[in-house]
Amino acid sequence: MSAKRQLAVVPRRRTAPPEERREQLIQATIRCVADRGLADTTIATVAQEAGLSQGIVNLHFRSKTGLLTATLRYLADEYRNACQEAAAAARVSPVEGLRAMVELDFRRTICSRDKLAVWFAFWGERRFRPTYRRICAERDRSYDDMVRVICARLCEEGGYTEVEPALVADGLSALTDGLWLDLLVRPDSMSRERARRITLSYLADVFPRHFSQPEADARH
Amino acid sequence: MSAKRQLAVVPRRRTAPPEERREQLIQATIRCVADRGLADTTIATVAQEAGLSQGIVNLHFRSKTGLLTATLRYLADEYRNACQEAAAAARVSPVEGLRAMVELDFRRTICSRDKLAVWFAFWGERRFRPTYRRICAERDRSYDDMVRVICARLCEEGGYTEVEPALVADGLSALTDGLWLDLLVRPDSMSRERARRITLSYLADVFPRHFSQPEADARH
DNA sequence: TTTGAGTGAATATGTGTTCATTCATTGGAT
DNA sequence: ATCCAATGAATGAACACATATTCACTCAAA
Repeated sequence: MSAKRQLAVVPRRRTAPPEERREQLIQATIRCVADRGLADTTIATVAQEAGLSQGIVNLHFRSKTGLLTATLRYLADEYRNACQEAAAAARVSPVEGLRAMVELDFRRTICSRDKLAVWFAFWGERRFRPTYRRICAERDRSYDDMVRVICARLCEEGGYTEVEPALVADGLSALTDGLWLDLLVRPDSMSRERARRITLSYLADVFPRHFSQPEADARH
Repeated sequence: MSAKRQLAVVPRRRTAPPEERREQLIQATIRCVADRGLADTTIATVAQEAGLSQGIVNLHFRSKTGLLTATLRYLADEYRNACQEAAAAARVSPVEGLRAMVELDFRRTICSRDKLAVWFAFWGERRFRPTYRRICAERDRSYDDMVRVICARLCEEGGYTEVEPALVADGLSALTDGLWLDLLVRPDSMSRERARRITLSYLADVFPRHFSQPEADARH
C-alpha cells in the first residue's frame, strides 16, 4: 500500500521549498495514521510513506510531537475554512446556512475515511495534550458558534417559539460527530449520503416548516 | 492522584483469588487510561495504580495487550448487561424501552468520565486491532438491534407511517455517541442531564404523540 | 516442607533524536 | 558560457531512552 509517492515524471529534486516538504510530510502522516493508527505511527513509517529519510521530520518540524500537532492543525484549519462557505450561505438565509453546514460536514474532502481516522485518533488523546485540546477547541467553537447563531435566527424568524436553539445546536453537533464515528467504524452500513439524510431528517423534525422530509425529495 | 489504593483496613493479603486480582488490575487500568491516556499507560503505571508489582500483569494476563483487551471486554459486557434491563422495559411497551435506553446511556455508572475516556481511547484504535473491533462490534450490535426493533414496533403500533425506523435508529445511536463525546471533552458545557434532555427532545420530535417535550415536563 | 502467588532487577526491543556527512543547487568569478 | 566555492536540504547510522517481557528468587499459606 505504501507505494512510491514521488511523481514519476519529475525525477524528484533533492531539495524542495520547505513549505512543500512540510505539506508532503503532513499528507504522509495522515495516510500513516489512517492505516496504522496513532500508536503504530513512527517517524520511520511517516518518512518511508513520504519517500524521504528519517531525519527529515526533525529537520522540518522540531519533533514528532511537532509533526503531529501540525497535522492536527492542518485538518482543523481546513475544516474552519470550509465553515466560511457555510457562513456565507447563512447570510442568504438561516435555512441555507444549515443546509450548507450539512453539505460540508459530509463532503468527501472533509470526511474521507483517512481524515476521519486521524480526527478520532487525536480525539482519543486530546484530553491529555493541552496543545491538541486547544486546536480541537478552536475548531469546535467555529462550528458551535455558527450553528447556535443560525438556529437562534431560524427559531425567531420562523416562529418556532417552543424550540430551544441551544438544545438543537448541541444536538446537531453531537449527531454529526456520531455519524462521523459511524462512517469511520462501520463504512458498510453508513455512507456519507445516508448520514446527510439522517441529519436532514433531524432538521425536518425540528423545523418542519422549513425542511421537507429528505426521503420525499431525493432518491439517491 | 494515584494515591494508595489498597484498602487500609484489610492489611492486604499477599495472595488473593485470581479473579479478584484480575478485577483489581482492570479497575486500575481504567483509572490509568482515564487520567493519562492510552499512549501513556504502561504496565508500570497500571501496577503502581493497583499497588502491585510490575510482573503481576504478565502473570494474570498474558501480556499488556491481554490486559487492555480484558479491560475493553469488561466495559463492553457491563454495557450489554445494562442493555438487558432496557430489553425488559421494552417488553412493557416500545416507549418504555426507548426511555430505558436513554436512561441507561446517560447513567453515571455507564458513562462516568473515566469510562468514557477509556471507550474513546479504544475507539481511536479499533480499526487497527481485530480484537478490539470484534468486541466493539458485538457491543454495537446489542444496541443497534434493540433500538432498531423497538423503533420499528413504535412506528407500526403508533401509526408513524412516514417515519423510517432504520433512519431513526441510526440517528439515535449516532446522537448518543456524539453526546458521549461531548460529555468527555466538554464537561463544562455538557452534563448527563442535558444529554438526556437533548435525546428525549429528539425522540419527541420524531414521535410527537408518544414523547412530550422534555423541557415542559422536567425542570432539573 | 511444599506450593505457587507475587516480586523486581535484568533483558530485549522499539523508537525518538542527534549529528557528522553527502550532495544538489545557486550565484559569483573567470 | 564555464567553473568553483558556499549553502543548506537531506541522509542514515549511532545514541539515548522508554518500556514490555522474562525469570530467578521470596515468602505467605496450607
